[in-house]
Amino acid sequence: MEALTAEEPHFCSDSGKTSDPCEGCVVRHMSLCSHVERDDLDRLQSMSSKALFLKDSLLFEQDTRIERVFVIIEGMIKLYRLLPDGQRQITGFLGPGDLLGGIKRQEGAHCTAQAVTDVTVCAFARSDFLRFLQDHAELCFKLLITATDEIEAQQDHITLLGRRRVGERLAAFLLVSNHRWPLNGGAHPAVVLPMTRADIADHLGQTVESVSRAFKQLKTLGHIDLPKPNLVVLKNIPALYELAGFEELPAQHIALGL
Amino acid sequence: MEALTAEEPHFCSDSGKTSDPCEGCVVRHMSLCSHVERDDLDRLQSMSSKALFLKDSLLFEQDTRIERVFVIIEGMIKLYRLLPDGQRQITGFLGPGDLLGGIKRQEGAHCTAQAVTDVTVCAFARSDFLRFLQDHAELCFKLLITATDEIEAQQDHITLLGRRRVGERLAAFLLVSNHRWPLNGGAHPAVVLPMTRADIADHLGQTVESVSRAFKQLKTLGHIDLPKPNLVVLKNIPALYELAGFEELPAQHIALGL
DNA sequence: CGTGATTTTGACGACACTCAAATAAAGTGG
DNA sequence: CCACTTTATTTGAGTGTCGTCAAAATCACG
Repeated sequence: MEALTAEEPHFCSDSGKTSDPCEGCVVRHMSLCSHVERDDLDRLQSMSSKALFLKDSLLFEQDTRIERVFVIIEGMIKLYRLLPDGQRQITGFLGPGDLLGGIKRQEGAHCTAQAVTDVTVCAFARSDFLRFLQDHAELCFKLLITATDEIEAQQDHITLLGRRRVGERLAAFLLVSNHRWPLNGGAHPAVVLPMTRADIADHLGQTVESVSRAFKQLKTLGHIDLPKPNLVVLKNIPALYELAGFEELPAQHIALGL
Repeated sequence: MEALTAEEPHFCSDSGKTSDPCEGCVVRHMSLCSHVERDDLDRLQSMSSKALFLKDSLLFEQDTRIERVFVIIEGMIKLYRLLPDGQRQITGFLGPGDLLGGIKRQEGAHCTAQAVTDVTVCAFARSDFLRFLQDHAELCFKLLITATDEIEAQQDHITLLGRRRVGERLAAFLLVSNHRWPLNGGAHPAVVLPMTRADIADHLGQTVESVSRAFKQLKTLGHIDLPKPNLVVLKNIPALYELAGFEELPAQHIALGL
């Protein structure tokens, strides 16, 4: 398994044989694979290969063909679209267990997928993946459910961008992040945000400066602590709920990147 | 087929027998039904019933169970989420051929679906629809593609809300509307917008006043004409493209409401 | 420890929101 | 069909939030 730099956004894998067995996979229980029967696991494994993408390298790029489907094993990925004028909107962050790639069609990708941290993935050839889907109708249905979950998550994000101000957006982002990538051990719940402030800004539809000020405000109010810029301790969850305008957190689901 | 008022948001249908045959359905070619084989059309028809929802009536409501799946035959529907503080975000508008309802699970709906105009729908019991899906793997896959199309459309809308200013958002909205619901006959392409300015504002994440001013600006620039408040003539499409920041329009697809 | 990138802070201005009122359109009943 | 009511849309004036520009402080990395 060879590492890749940002300059060479292709992926490199060991052959199927040396792959670890699916049964022991750390994301088996939290990915789509959890719906694959034991008997079919061998076939799935023979199709799969592991790959490592170094921080900042591209898994696929907007308007280019995607010939692979990925399940994230470790690390974080950002999905974004670039506008003609150079602006960037990050449509989502994906982590362990999440699925992304050319599920849909052979045409160009709608988004670019870039590694926020070093990322380990389980990769399938698009054609293999689709054939496997054809042979497993119930998996196809599960994937449909995953897609509808993603639609609901995006509706929430649309609501966030359309109807919330800066502080409220950050509060919501922190709660969702903590929900998806919880960090245990401290007195208070905490969350590591490996992405930059610019990434957060481009996700929440604001500027870096506004995000920074929003962090400071939450800190001043005593709702969070920032031991390091990308370690956030959530000291007052109810207050964050109040700010975010959440009645309850969105249901946990496998995110889908396209 | 009995009409319904806003006060009685339940739906009312004639029995399956009196339904018109699917083969002559005006949205057959533009809905998911186009992927159903001729032989299976009888079964589909026997499951279906037509219903009329009067303007402003609810097809389903946020946090309540949805027991039906709808294909819109005629009219327009808006989907929205209400926030605890009473704010509203319209996540999308649906028209003929689009699909909405309880595809996903039996739990509460994520959105409210309300008729913008009088709406004629083809309705299925959720259980019937899901059983039909189980028996038609290829239809399940087509529905998956529809869902991924919807995800891409929502990514575009997220980008719009996150990275575009008022005038740009309206230009984009007009172009997409014209693309989805084209109006032929005039010297210039035009589009009827049956929704109110408040609806457009809640869709584009702005206030009514800002939307009104944006309309005026586009009119002053000579890019559009407004013979009536909800009839928009697109006089200068290239200029609108430029404003919207579109390189090309998003691909046409069947919208999916959940 | 020094260099470059990231993050924070500050001052200022513009875009869009709020509030308020006028105008236009749609619906209602005589 | 017209006067009247109600609703929707437009217009105006003033304010505030957030973006822009610029610079300092902090962090990461070799």
